[in-house]
Amino acid sequence: MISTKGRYALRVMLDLAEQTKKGYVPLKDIAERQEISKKYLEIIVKDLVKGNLIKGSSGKGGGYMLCRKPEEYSVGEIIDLMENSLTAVACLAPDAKECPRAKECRTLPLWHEYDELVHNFFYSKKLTDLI
Amino acid sequence: MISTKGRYALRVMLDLAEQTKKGYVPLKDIAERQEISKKYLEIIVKDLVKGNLIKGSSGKGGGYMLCRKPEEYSVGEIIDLMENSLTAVACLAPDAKECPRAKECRTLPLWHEYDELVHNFFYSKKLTDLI
DNA sequence: TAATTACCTATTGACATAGTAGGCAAAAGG
DNA sequence: CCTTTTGCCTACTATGTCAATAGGTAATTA
Repeated sequence: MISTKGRYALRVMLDLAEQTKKGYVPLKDIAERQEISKKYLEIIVKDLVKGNLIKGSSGKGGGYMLCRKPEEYSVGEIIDLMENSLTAVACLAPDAKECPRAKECRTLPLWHEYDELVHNFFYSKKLTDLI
Repeated sequence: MISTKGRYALRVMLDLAEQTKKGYVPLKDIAERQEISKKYLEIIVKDLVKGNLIKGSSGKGGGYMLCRKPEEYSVGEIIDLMENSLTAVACLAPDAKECPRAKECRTLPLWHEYDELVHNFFYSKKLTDLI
């Protein structure tokens, strides 16, 4: 399941994409438009900044801004960043230790196929496809 | 993410599908073959029985057995049962209260599309496709 | 009646989720 | 310089889920 962090992050990115001409957008405004607690959004934008998807500027006239053009973002990279990978099963997670049953496992190919399907779906969707 | 419950359940079903001529299969044997704690499997098979996917028989010579022919099971119904729906986001869960932002939400159509993709993928896969 | 099996309830530790609280740091406007 | 506005940082917490474990009762057969 995709958590609120992933979903909210996507909404923040969409909000910023729509305000793209206005320079830095204060988080307060985003929080009000999106009806999400500003405090909680702080956590989310922090991750987005750390992941180089957006940049922030302090002080009066500050706020957040996209780093690239909206059409250059895929939904996949946003979700991936927030969820720490959107892998379907623990066996396929980046940090997973190799399963001794992998060779004989009847279900592993299914998870692989599923993983690829999901990955392709989200990475082929651009931010601008949602506006 | 699909939990161990869902993954183990699928492996139990596959195990039963392969032993289909042997009548009732004791959980002890499944646990040994699959290298999963029998105690934990008890929880899983209980759900499978309750969901009418398998049936159990007590006493000597007892165990578990599929209710239908292996080719008549979709992977989707197994996962769905164990995960209490494999919905992508809370907004689309069966028990979710209606979101006041649904009409204007830019992301909802994406989740719908994703949900359908996943649903179709798992429901089109039959148990026998994995053997 | 003994062995074998399923079936039932309760408990646990670890971790993740979804936030909240309070303050410090930076930048701009007057 | 000082105040306001903003981002940024650390810490805390309540709730819930996951992945099991433990210990027993009930049913069935040889």
